[in-house]
Amino acid sequence: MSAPDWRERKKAQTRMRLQEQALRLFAEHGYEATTVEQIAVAAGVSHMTFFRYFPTKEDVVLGDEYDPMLAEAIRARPRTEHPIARIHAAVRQGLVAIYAADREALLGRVQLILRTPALRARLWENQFATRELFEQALAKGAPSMRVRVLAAVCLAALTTALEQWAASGGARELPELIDEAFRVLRRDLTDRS
Amino acid sequence: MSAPDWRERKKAQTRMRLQEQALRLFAEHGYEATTVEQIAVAAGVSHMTFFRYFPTKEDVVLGDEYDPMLAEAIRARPRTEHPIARIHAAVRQGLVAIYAADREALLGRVQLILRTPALRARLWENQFATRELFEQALAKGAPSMRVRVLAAVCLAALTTALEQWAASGGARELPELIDEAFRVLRRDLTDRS
DNA sequence: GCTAATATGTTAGCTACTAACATGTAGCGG
DNA sequence: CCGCTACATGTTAGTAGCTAACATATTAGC
Repeated sequence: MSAPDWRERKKAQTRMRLQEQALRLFAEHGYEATTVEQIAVAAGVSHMTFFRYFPTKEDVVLGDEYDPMLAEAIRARPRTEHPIARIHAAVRQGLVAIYAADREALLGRVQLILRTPALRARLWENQFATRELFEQALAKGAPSMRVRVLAAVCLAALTTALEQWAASGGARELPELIDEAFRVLRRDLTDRS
Repeated sequence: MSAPDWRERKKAQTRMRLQEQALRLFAEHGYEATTVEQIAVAAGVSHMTFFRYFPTKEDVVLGDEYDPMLAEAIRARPRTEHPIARIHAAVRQGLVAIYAADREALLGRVQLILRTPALRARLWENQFATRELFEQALAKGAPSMRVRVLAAVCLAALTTALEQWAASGGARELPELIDEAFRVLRRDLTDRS
């Protein structure tokens, strides 16, 4: 049967090579102007191999590897907290970890995504899954209207923070922006204009 | 020079015929399973004519004809209201007008969009524009973080209401759902779990 | 060494979408 | 009525993302 160890490693290498070359070419010539064929050649494989590793061209940039970690982080927070505070803390903690390890790469990817219409569109689509994750964190079972709105609102705050971070070119710090966005939810939502 | 009246009318007719046939075919066979070629043939034109009227296949379903009316409705509200109340009232009023005139068509379109991944993705992308509209309604000039978050939050509430409406198959009434979603913003956001 | 699994390549095809050029039809000045 | 012009539409050919069918090569396990 099954998986000899070095073969898995080779696959992982091929995958990483494809992703590296893709991101390099996207940075050099832009997303639309880069063809899958070019990425495959740069990584030394055929274009079919590319699609065996990434179902679409968009997935080489997006790939939602963060959701499981977010889910875990939310579950870890005490259930006595206000639901929005729970999500805030979990998101902060999760993103700060990635941020500390890989700040520049994250910034580059977020910027590329937000400046490319096709990637932006797919990003919102992926957030569908993240929102369901928030909903389940906020309440078990079929979510009520209240839970759905709260989950959507948290996602809106998170997204806004990411956008501001990308727009500032990394001048501001992401954790601060996240705190600022969630502070608006808690404080300013019921105030006057 | 230019534009004889009947010619404009003929163009409008062709455009409408394309849209009607497209929506009919989408309803019968699904969005992905319907090809642009089929739509064009059903409307009695070639596939190039389709693209002259609609830049992409998605646009035949989406088309953001609502934003200008929303902008107008927001401006019409007194500026003494809380910004979220203003947007709430404007959205309610605007959507209720469409709703009353064309309830079934609107429901069908929203359902088609939300059940089709490619259309969902483009919908979020279009909301980029709607959000900017909300931001400008909330404050002139370069929007602050607070304004950005508030605009995103309003859009999240609106979107959630539309989703619930589509998911209920029209059993619930859209205006009620909108009120319910915005009530969560005003009331439940600062409460306990 | 033989066999079977598996990663990859080749080829062909579909669909969304674009561009270059051709055609037909209708309005208009002579 | 004729030719000119404008313009909607058609034709054809091409590109890119993506899929599927089949071929090949490398290697795992016997």
